[in-house]
Amino acid sequence: MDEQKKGTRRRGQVLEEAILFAAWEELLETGYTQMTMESVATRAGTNKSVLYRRWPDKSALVIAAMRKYFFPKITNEIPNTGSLRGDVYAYLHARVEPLKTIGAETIRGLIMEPMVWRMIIASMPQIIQKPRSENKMIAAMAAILKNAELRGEVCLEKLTPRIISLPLALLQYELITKLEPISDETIAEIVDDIFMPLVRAAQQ
Amino acid sequence: MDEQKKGTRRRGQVLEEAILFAAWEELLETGYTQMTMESVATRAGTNKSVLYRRWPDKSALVIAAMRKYFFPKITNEIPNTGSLRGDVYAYLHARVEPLKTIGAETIRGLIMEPMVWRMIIASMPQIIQKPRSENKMIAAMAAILKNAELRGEVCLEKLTPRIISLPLALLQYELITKLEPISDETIAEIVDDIFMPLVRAAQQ
DNA sequence: TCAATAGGAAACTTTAAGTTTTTTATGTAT
DNA sequence: ATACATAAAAAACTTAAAGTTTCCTATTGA
Repeated sequence: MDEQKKGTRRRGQVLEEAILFAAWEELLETGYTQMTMESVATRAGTNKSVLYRRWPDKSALVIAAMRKYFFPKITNEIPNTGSLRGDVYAYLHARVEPLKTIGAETIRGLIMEPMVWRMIIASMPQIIQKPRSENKMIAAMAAILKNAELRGEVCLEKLTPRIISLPLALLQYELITKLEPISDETIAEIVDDIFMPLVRAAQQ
Repeated sequence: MDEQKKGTRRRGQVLEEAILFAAWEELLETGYTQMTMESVATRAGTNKSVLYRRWPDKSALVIAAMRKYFFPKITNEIPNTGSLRGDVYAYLHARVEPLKTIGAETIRGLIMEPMVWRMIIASMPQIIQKPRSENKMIAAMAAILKNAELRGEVCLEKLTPRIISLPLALLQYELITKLEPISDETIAEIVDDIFMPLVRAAQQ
């Protein structure tokens, strides 16, 4: 509950971080609809007006909390296994990994509260609705394919944006619909039964 | 506004249908969040308590309205255009068509609402964890492919369940992430750039 | 024709969002 | 050290909509 010593008044960064942490915990424990500005303020040991001074409304606060406590755990490193198949598999695997490792209660919170996923999608257009070209994940896929081209594995020009973004789309579709961490088998299916055959077909 | 004659008091079926129609119109015009029980009651020429006497809450009312005015529009007929490409395109197109009567705002609102989401899940079984084999839409895709096989276009045995369900998965991914009706171009991309090449590749 | 049923109207409670005001602690500049 | 600006704490307030209750009255049908 973040009990503060009497006579100590937090402000600035410190207070802001306490609020974001409280919001994140509240989100995991009660879910988006249950969580109120009041409950977050109370948990952070402060009050509503302090929250509204920083974020225009509830969704802005939640987005800020997720930006701080969830998204940074997702890596965007470009693997280098020596093959296109290996790189794509490794990249998808790494994207999905945080869900298994960011703490049991976090995953449980996210998985048990479908609204959190819907929230991410609905109120963070920049994550998913951004033009594909501006998307970090798509950029990573493009980089992986560029490497494959340098090795002579593919001709990048022959691949449409939709093909490039397909593995990520399928990964996200699995997450959204199954609401549980994705198995390695599913990742392998996406790569071996869908993506690689398509890439090969496009080379003709 | 469904003005009723003075001295005439509707009841039972008649009143219920007037309310559902008002709810549906209200939903289309203002979207889920804007629409209030009050506004629906007023539009139907009645009052809130009558609504609450029939449906426990707002989402139940919306669900009832959608069940009456939206879901019946979604067909599951198997087209017969003479080609696999044509059949898949036609099927996806027919599934998506009814969404165009609903605005993006409404789709967004509906998806944000847990009760409604559960209902959508219930009536669009693709989105849930149901085994693919029990799914009506997947069954339709299988039937389309069976017809193609009879014409000698494909060998059905060589297609994995994931490939068969791919067009529908991508369609739903578009809907969930874009939260707006899907364009014909997108459907064509799914069919021509993804599905058909994959089917062809699988025949080798 | 009379009692049961259910619609109409309106006041009411509750809940949470969001705002405003007042008081007071604290960091910073003088 | 003092004073000043800043922003946190506290609480009252407004608003909007959900949902409830009550009372009255039109309609139905036994």
